[in-house]
Amino acid sequence: MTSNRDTDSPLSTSDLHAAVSLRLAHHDYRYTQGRRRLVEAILAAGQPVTLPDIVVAAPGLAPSSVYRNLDVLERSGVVNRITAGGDHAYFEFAEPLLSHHHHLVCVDCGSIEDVFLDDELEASVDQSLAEVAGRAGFTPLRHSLDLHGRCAGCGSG
Amino acid sequence: MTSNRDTDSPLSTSDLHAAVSLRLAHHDYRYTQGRRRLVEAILAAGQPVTLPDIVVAAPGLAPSSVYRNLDVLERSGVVNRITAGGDHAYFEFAEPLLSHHHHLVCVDCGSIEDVFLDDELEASVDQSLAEVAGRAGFTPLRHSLDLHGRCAGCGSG
DNA sequence: ATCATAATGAGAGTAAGTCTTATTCGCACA
DNA sequence: TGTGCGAATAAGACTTACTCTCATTATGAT
Repeated sequence: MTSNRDTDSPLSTSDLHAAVSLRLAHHDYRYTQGRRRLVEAILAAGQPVTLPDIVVAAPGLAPSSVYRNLDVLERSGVVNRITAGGDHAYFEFAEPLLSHHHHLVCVDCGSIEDVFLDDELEASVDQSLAEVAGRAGFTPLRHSLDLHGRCAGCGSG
Repeated sequence: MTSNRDTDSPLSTSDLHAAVSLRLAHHDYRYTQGRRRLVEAILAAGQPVTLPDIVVAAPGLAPSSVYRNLDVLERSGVVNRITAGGDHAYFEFAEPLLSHHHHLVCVDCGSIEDVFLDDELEASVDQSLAEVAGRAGFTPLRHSLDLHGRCAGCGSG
């Protein structure tokens, strides 16, 4: 099997935990029970989630700890924070844990959906961005390419 | 002359005011002195600005009015809000008032710089996004393509 | 098992942004 | 050029997403 979930995750669940543990250890963080449950809540969602999403789905987790641990996971490169402008930030697994993709951001309800583009276009985008970045003395880390519009639920009106 | 400022503005200052006035009127808003001064503060900056930037540059403007009027300008399609994740949202003129471009977002200091890509790449991106959007029943409005990294001032360390 | 250190969690604290309301302004019409 | 009504203003109270504090608890190495 190449994918074990309905989202395009390149890793099995156990490989995911192993990868997370490794990244945390690399930053001198421990992979505690709370952090493991947090990772599992994000995995179970299968799409970008907000803090309330997580706390509702895993009531045992204290909000203050979830905030702190999302920060720890972000620093360790496990998770990406998506600030799309709504009330809450969204979180999802960072790149090698989840394959490279982009977002459909609904301007009405703020929901975020993952989409994938073909590699050729991605390469063109990266190359063009690298050019303009070099010109500005800017050191690139990653690009974000999001489409803003109205989701199927919110309609076009 | 094709450009009257150091940023790539497609409009002269008087044309900008005329366009803003038209857009406000189209939404039954008035182009008041305060709104005109707000537009001029954003124009003078020549790059995306935060609310503190505006209030410092134009001390006569009340923060609450600036917040409200940025909202009015956004609803009228005059201004775009950029939520890059720092403490403050950034604002700049929306598309036909400022030509289509993208951002270099510094992950350290949060600063935002405008960059331009060639039209061919933009067309490819739009086409690919339109495909995946259609597949998801999503109605596209605009895309955002930002490069996250470290600006010249913050270095690569 | 023990111990040093990191992690937890409850609640206080911070601050960006919004809402309320009395006052003022701007535009239409006379 | 006046008059009046509805929109705009501005000051500050309010909301709330998120962070900080600190006493307690869990973790992993020896």
